[in-house]
Amino acid sequence: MRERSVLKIGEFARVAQVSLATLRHYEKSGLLKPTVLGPDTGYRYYALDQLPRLHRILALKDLGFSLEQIARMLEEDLSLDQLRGMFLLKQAQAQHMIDTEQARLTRIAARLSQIEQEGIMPTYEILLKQVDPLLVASIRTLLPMGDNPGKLYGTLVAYLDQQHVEYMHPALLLLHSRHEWHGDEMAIDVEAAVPLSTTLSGNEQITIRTLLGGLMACTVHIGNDLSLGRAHAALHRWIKDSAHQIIGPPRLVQLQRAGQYITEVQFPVKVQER
Amino acid sequence: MRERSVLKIGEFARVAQVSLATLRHYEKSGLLKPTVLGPDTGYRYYALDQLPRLHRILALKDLGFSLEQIARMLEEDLSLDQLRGMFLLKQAQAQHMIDTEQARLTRIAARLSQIEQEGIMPTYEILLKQVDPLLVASIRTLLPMGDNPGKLYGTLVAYLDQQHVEYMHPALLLLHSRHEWHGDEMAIDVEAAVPLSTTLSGNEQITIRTLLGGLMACTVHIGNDLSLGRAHAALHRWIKDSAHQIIGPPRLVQLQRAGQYITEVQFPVKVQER
DNA sequence: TTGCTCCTCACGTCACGTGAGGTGGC
DNA sequence: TTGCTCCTCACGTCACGTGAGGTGGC
Repeated sequence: MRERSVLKIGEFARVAQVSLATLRHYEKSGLLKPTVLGPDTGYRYYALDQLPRLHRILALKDLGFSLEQIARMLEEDLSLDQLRGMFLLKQAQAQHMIDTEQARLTRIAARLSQIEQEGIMPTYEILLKQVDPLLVASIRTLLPMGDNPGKLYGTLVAYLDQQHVEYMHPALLLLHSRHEWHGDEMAIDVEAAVPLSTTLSGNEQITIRTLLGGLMACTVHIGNDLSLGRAHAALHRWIKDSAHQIIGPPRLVQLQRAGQYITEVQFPVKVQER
Repeated sequence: MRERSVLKIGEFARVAQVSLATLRHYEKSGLLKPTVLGPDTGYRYYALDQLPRLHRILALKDLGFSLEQIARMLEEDLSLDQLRGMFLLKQAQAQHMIDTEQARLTRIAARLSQIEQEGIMPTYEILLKQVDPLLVASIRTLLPMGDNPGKLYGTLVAYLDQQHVEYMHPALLLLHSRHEWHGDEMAIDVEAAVPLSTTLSGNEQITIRTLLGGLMACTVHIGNDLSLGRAHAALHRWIKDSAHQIIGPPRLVQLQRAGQYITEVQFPVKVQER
């Protein structure tokens, strides 16, 4: 006959308000072993005085610890410092989760208002990404409106070929100004750049320099340069809505120029301080 | 020879800043198929104009949608209402996550201050749990200090046996007052209760009634009644620290009285409004 | 004998990460 | 020929939930 003070797994599960699967799982994880194992049946029998341990497990899980961490906290007796450390860490993690979710919430709200206004998913997806510093050869000039920057790349490539230096894809165009009047012409201050794998020296026209890396708000535009303004505008709006700051000249990354034009528009930004 | 406008998976992964595994996974999930599959090699080739779709996938994932939901949003063209619904739901979920994490943070802080003060993990684990309403037979009386409530259960059980009514474990003791002076004696207003599976009628001494269910702050105490006060005190402190309100008489649930005494102390509480 | 409870696998979850073992392209 | 890139399984993650198929106890 069974001892009075021992419960079958189902009974123990009921008083403790947990599932059978949970109790079996905790046994397998070494967190809570039944006091008695039925010798031939394999039945698990729990004593009521195991409740406090189970409750401690549940409470720690509720605070966000993994079962493995809980096992360590229950087995080894930790020093006060170690214990404090684990809780401080958890606290920081929970705070980080809150910050992350709060940021997500902001983005969802922004997207929602965009959907309400446009009645559809926005045309341009804007992503924040980290961009590495980049060694380039570049030419900076005032380009009259309507002129094509293509010849700048021609000059760059000719020079690099002549120097037997390898260059890489994709080429970039940095927009140092918006359209401006210069004399009687509308012009724009641009810098055409070609990435390099090794350094070399420039000349009076061509500069060798490293473009800064950093956080960029990016979107990809498909189509000719005339419609590029829409991607620009979408990025501007997004940056304003998400309270970021533009901290450098926009870049047009020429991902593809054969067939259809594909351009990634990048705005260097920083997250707004408050 | 490969078309110029098509990239191997590694190249595409680099410009898109995602891993190869991610791209393969998105193909298997039907989210983003390569435009070309190498006929005999099985190589995946992506076109640059797939970038916007990939970016949309990443952006939606970043907002918290599952890949399955994203697939639906990209395939079916949803009505404005459906779209709005999905985003509103996500918004609510994100808010809920924040609230949950905020509550967790509060509990972590409470535990941390407890650890600082006691220099160790607290002796009593307090859990909030939902308790069901319970049909009981009970006797309420002023019990003089030092008297044992055991005889009350004796009376109850005798009556139930005589009525051939089944009763269940565990018995409860409700504490309707703290210690009070009554005449020249210290006494306490208690109610001993035994759970029933079927109803019956009481008599002038014994009441049949349903104990309210609800949220309880609970802890398990092992040991005799003299040390029960410590569990009581721990619960009180916890309830105050976590800004809950006690909304009914504490209950002592007699989980075990053979061998060592095991008692669950329950305080009916509600979460403090603000 | 019939329910009820218990047992042990084994698989699924979610969005990939990480090898193992093998093959194509310059 | 040698790296480099790519391929396809297959398994792991975390804390269980959910059967399937089978057995013990009143």
